[in-house]
Amino acid sequence: MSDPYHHGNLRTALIERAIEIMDKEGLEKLSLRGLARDLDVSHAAPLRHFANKADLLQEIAQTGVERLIAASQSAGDLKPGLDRLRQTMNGYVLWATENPAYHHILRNPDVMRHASDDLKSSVDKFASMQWEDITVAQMNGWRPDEDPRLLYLHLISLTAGTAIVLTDPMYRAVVGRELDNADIKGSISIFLDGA
Amino acid sequence: MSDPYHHGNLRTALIERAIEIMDKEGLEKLSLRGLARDLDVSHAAPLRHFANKADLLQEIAQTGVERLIAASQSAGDLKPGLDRLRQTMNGYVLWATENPAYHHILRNPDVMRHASDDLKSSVDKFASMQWEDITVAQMNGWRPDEDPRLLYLHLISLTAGTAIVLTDPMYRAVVGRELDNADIKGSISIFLDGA
DNA sequence: GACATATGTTGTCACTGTAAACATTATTCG
DNA sequence: CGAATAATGTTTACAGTGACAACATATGTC
Repeated sequence: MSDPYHHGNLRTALIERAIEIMDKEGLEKLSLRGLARDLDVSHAAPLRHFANKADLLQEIAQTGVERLIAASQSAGDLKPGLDRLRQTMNGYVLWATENPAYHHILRNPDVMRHASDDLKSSVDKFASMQWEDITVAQMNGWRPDEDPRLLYLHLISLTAGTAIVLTDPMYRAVVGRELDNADIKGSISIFLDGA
Repeated sequence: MSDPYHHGNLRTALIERAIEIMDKEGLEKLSLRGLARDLDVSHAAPLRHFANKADLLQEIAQTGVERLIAASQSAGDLKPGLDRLRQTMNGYVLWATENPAYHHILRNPDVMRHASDDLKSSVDKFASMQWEDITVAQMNGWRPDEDPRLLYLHLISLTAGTAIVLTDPMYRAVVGRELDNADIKGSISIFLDGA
């Protein structure tokens, strides 16, 4: 009964342990061999489930984006527009701070360089939702005279930046630690609710 | 005359080559042994100049921040306030897109984790300049009713985010490639010049 | 029950960072 | 000037890593 030859569900165990490692020690400290050790399995066992390290990361990234999309639509059936945009931005930042591993992986060059079509299209889907929100919001009177391309760049930059500032050790040191959820919403509101 | 035992200025050669590698192949592809090979020197020679890999990166980061500070003050003696803030933000993004290596290194956890006091205080100096700009700008009537902490978070997030969006492969894919300098200034102006 | 497939293991290779012991050149100081 | 010393390189070595191939065992299917 003890030490069965087959682990049982090594695949999911690898993913879970990998996320754990990344959340508490960072992506840099993640190694396939380390995972294998943690799960009491031979050093090459993980390769039966993931062709290589980037492949593992990619799979995690994929579920990360899916969770992101789900999270930013959490309220359910919001119509495209400013309200949905606000929720998406808040949801993105929240997602990033609560799942730094996902956020970090998605920004790993090695992962995105070999991104699967699935992953790419998930990312695209998320992006086009925001583009839609901007154009609809403008039709409803929000910053009607602004170039939508600039609004889009601004939006992406602000959400990505906020997530990074709250996550990245360097920026945390600069911006201080005493920021709560209301502050984040406040910062985003500066953009969404104008002057 | 050929193949002298001493390289002459291995230290600076290492730094230059490292920046070259990072700009064209990314931080991930940088290795001490690779540098040594490129410079026709034994694999352990770099360790005479840098205690370890993070040490090399850190030194590059240090000069990176110094260049950043110099670049964002390029116009010379602007007084604190909105104008200087605008220049700092534009300067930061420009610096990041022109020297992706510096920008990337500064955000490497291994570098900042063991950051020297020099590096930390350079970063602090840059941050406090921006804080000063915000408070002065508010005294001069810019977004006077806003919480300065939120403005600061917003500012840092927007600049960091813009730099990342323009640099990071994943975001580049989302936001498209046809963005020029005017677009960047335009996006920043959305924040600085209100609704 | 035999066979095919999925999953693990062992052994190996090339690469990396880092350290220690040694070699050569530069510098300093009597 | 010349010897001691510091600075800089080299060689050798070790442990950790991703990846591959050959092999072993379990699982599932006809």
